[in-house]
Amino acid sequence: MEARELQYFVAVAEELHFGRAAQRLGIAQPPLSRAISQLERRLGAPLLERTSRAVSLTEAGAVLLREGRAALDALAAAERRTRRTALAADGRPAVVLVSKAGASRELLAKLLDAHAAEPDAAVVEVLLCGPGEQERLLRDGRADVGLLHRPFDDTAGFDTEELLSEGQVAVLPAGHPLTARPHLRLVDVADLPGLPLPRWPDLDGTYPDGPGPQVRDNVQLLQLIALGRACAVLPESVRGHLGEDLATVPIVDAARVTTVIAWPPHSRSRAVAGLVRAATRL
Amino acid sequence: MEARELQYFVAVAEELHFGRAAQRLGIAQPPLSRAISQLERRLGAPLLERTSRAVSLTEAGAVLLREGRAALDALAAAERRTRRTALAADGRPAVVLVSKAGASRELLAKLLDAHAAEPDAAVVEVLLCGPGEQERLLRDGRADVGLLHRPFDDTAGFDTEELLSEGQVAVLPAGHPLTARPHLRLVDVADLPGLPLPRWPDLDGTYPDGPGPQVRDNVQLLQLIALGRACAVLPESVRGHLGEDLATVPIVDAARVTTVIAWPPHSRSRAVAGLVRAATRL
DNA sequence: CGCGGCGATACCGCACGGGTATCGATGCAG
DNA sequence: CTGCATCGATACCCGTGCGGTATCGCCGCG
Repeated sequence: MEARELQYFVAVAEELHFGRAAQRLGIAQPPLSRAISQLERRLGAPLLERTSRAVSLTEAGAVLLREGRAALDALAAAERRTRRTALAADGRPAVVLVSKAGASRELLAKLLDAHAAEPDAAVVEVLLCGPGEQERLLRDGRADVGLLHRPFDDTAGFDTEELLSEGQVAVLPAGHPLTARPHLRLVDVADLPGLPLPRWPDLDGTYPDGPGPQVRDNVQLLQLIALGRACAVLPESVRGHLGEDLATVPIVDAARVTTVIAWPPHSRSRAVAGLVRAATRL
Repeated sequence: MEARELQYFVAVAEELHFGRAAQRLGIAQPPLSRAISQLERRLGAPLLERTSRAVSLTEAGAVLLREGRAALDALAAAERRTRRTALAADGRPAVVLVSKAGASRELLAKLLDAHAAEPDAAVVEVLLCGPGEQERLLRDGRADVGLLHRPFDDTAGFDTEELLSEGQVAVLPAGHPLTARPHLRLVDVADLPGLPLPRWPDLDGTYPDGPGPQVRDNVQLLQLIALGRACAVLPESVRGHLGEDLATVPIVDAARVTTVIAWPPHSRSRAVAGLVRAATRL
């Protein structure tokens, strides 16, 4: 199967509309129609149901969408990592490490220090992203290693080493009555009057319905808490980075958060291995 | 990057010889040379060192070989799984389950029975292969789920569920002096006079040097043991399938063997999920 | 019933992939 | 040192196939 055909199919399958898909691909609609039916002929199976008013996926089409995305990601990863390796000669970064903005800050700092101290350590570029984006970046080669947080991030498909396990705390505006308590339970903060839990974006960038402010990163969230508009349940390591206007209380029944270093299992290059080694020695 | 170019590059990188690679690909040598240098131009980096007498990989080339193989596997998997889904309509197998020949026989039987008993269970095709081949089959889509055995098989990159953990036993010809002992240690069977441990093929099909007969599967191995030409250390579940000419003795310090059901993490189709569910309920 | 939206079809031109012939470099035998 | 064999690169030609424009056929809707 040709990579171009697959890319075309994924575009149509996502848009469910030949015209828009063609526009997104930067080609005209007729060649796209032809490419898709040619792909269907080659696979010997219809991928799309066309009713001249709506386009929908067949079961085979759904499978090809899932598997095809993975294949295109792998292809993009091969290209990006090769380019990066070639450029790594003259001081350009050889490895891209991705982490969630605002998470694992001192762990990340210690890791970079420890790695830089090793002999002939590769140049590491640090990439900070929003929640849920790391897996994508690792899969399509924009990043090579990542710091993920179970159980929030999905580590399926990656090799991992556990680095740190910690409890979670409630983050509240300083002076809030609950901050006088020695510890809390999840139900205590689930429905505080005037202090709802925030809403994080889904993978597609949309927000689920419900109360609570929409947030994109920890900076936004902490500011909203300081303003008395929200509260949050976060790993206890955030405590080192809070101002005086915020207070924390341990939550005894929250899931423990495990920070792991993760990488695509087939691409344990020397540079990645060096980072992993430095991380496990912390 | 085009899939065809990548396939060409992988061929050259594996053969380290343009002529042979072209032959393997079924094209002439000049277009292959052109395709590779075009790929290098597009990536902006040399992938191969040519010295008119030998071809060798650059560092970037080594990366592209590793990542490119993964990408081509993913592409092939997308195609195969789509075809299989389309054919699954009329009683054709919808899922391919792969297991090592001779291993986990009653577990496999129970699994298939339990799965077949579920309502609207998919048709399962069973594929038996040699050691170390399962990962490849799962990656390139010739199989969808597999029974793997830690620590022998590499489960990196797959989602897994543990099914069974067992010890290992020494398999010896009936009547051998050691069969009188209640248990053994690994050193006891490591160097038996006239009964060497067998040699299994590497991933590329070649055998490592050393004493001991070359074997490809359990049938060969057990026959050689019965003939008094070898001994072996195998998971204790083989005991149910041995003739009277073979005897087993537990080995107390051998690694425990864990049987897991494994599948590519992104392709948890309904059919695969059904098999996994049946397996975990055993 | 006419219009508008959408995918399919028809047809054309050119870019690119593949083929053959040949060159240039290099290691090797005599 | 020279002729030869090996191997990748280059030159040139041809046909396929991809992408473009124009248009059709189908269907829902006002």
